[in-house]
Amino acid sequence: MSKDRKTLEERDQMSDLERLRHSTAHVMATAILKIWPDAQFAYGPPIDHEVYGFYYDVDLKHRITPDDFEKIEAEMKKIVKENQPFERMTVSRDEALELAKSGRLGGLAERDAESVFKVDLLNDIPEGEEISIFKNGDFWDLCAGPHVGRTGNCKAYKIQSVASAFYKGDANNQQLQRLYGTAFKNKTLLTEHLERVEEAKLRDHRKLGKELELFKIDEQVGQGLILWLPNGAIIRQELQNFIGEELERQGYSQVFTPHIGKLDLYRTSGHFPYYEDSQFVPVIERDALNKLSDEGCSCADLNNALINGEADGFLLKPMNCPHHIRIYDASPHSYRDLPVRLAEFGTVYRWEQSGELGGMTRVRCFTQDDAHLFVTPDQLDEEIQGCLELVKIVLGTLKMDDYRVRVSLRDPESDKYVGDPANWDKAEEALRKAAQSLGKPFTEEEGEAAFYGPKIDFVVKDVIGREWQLGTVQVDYNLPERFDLHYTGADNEKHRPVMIHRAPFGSMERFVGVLIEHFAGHFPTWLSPEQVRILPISDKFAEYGQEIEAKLKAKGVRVKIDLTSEKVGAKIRLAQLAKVPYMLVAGAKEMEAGEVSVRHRNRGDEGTKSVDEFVDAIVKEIEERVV
RNA sequence: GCUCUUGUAGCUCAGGGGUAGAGCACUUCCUUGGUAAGGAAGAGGUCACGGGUUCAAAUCCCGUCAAGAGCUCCA
Repeated sequence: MSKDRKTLEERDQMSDLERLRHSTAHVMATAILKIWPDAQFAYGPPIDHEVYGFYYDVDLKHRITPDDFEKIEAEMKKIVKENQPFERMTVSRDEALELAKSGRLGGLAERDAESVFKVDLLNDIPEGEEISIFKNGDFWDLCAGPHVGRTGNCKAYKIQSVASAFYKGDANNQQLQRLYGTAFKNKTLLTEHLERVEEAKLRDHRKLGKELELFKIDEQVGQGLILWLPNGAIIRQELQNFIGEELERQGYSQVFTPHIGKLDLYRTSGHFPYYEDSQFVPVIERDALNKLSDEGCSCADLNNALINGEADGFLLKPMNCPHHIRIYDASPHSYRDLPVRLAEFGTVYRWEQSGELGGMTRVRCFTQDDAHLFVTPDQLDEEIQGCLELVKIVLGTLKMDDYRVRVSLRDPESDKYVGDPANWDKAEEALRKAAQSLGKPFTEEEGEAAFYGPKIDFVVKDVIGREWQLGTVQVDYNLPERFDLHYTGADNEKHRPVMIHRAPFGSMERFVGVLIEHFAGHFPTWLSPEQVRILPISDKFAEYGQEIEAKLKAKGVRVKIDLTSEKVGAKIRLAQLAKVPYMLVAGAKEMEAGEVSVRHRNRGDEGTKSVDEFVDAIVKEIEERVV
């Protein structure tokens, strides 16, 4: 995501709310300066975010903590009350530079230290563009605006959090304190927003994952390594079964491959040593290790030996493609065999930075619902369509329509992309065409492609506004080249197949994480770990309850019976908290009539039904995967 | 990886330089009750780990590990 300054055109289009939030950022900066006059400000834009509305980056000796927020907000209140006008003033580049050097910009007065960031930012303003300064009270800031009329407009605000950010988003630059806040037209809207944010946090998959015993991350096992608990495993298995049916329909072949492969395999694919930093360190062959060790080899020597191929070893697979490619290449192919579609729930390992790990959405070991299609160039468009269809079936079945589509292209400036630019153009064009046929708006983003090819990604947001890529369809002309794959055409000549990589869920971990939040833990019946709980009124009806339990079990329904000596009220409460879709209350009335009292998790008491009627209904609901 | 914050019973958390607390969950007993908490008793923690300061550390300091927020990254 580029942190570049907004163009003039973009600034003109700033909405009223963005204007207000940006102005509030100025008010906040003014308040901070009242308290810490030596604060140095960098960027302070409004942002489009689920939680936050603006931020301002500041360099300050004092470490701002949440305890300081109240103090800052109190100062802001005074500034709002003074109702200072925001005044725009245009200056020449030299005048601006002078002001920045005297510490006046991003300050309340001239200061001993120059306004370092403002001096630097001036250099980023293109020649010929008008340079403007906005003033409110004593606060002068280098700023293109626009702003609201007066500080009095900024009366509903909240400082929300403080974190840190690299200046200009570059990890080589110094880190600044970033203060996040938001602002609205009035207090009512602000309160509503803050309540919405709090409510969203209740759906956090990490919180629900613990409460519903879906998964855990164990310190002794390791960071970013998901342990699927029995309840979570049921959900995953159901999803796998679901997509398995679709794959069968679409003519895929299931394969299984090991979790490791020789380094040479990845030298050919280009994963090693090129992406060494994001892989686990190779597993070294014992003989090779002993030999090197006898030779008194250092760690650096070993590393070099691995990289230049003098020592052999295995890599935990960072992707499944090379294994699938070797399966394709196991036998000669005629154009009549194509497309070859190889599918596997393939587990991969990636060395993600520790600071990026979190919950199920960013992990170090995950299982992709992966497949690789080997197709003739003629078949490409149709096969891409098939893959997109699959993604749509998945998202449609789960009623996840709140996603955006991204066509991820290479960055022509970057050297991380392998292969012939002409092939890249072809692949990008094919995907662009496919994306258009989706009938949904999409964005094209440079620099988001995989190193071997461009892709169409389906991106969703989590409860705190972070975006995650789920499903993906990628076109690849490069790996077939690197592995020298071919098929025999109708002309009896050898031809190069094109590869499609695709994963409708993306990864089981991330998808289930997002799914937990999507349903707020209220999984549809077919996905619910426990689908029915039978609640006998008292011991006397235990046997009757067990009869019902047996009937449901016989139909494959996941059912439990609560035989504790609690009262129904308490039993219901526990079942509600466990988010079990159906509760069956069974007492004297029901037993006599061969019925059950049905209570649904969300719909409440639904009255009595005969046992058979209920069994039929729930079996149908599960089979049809009703959401 | 970086900055900041956090780490106390299975869970949610209070406390805080003098050797540990609540609610829920758990176990046992009583209760057999009709749509979100019936009652009683009991058990459960060397306060993440390793050092240091101190007569004394769960509490203060340093380090490690882990979690959270943000940044950077994400083939």
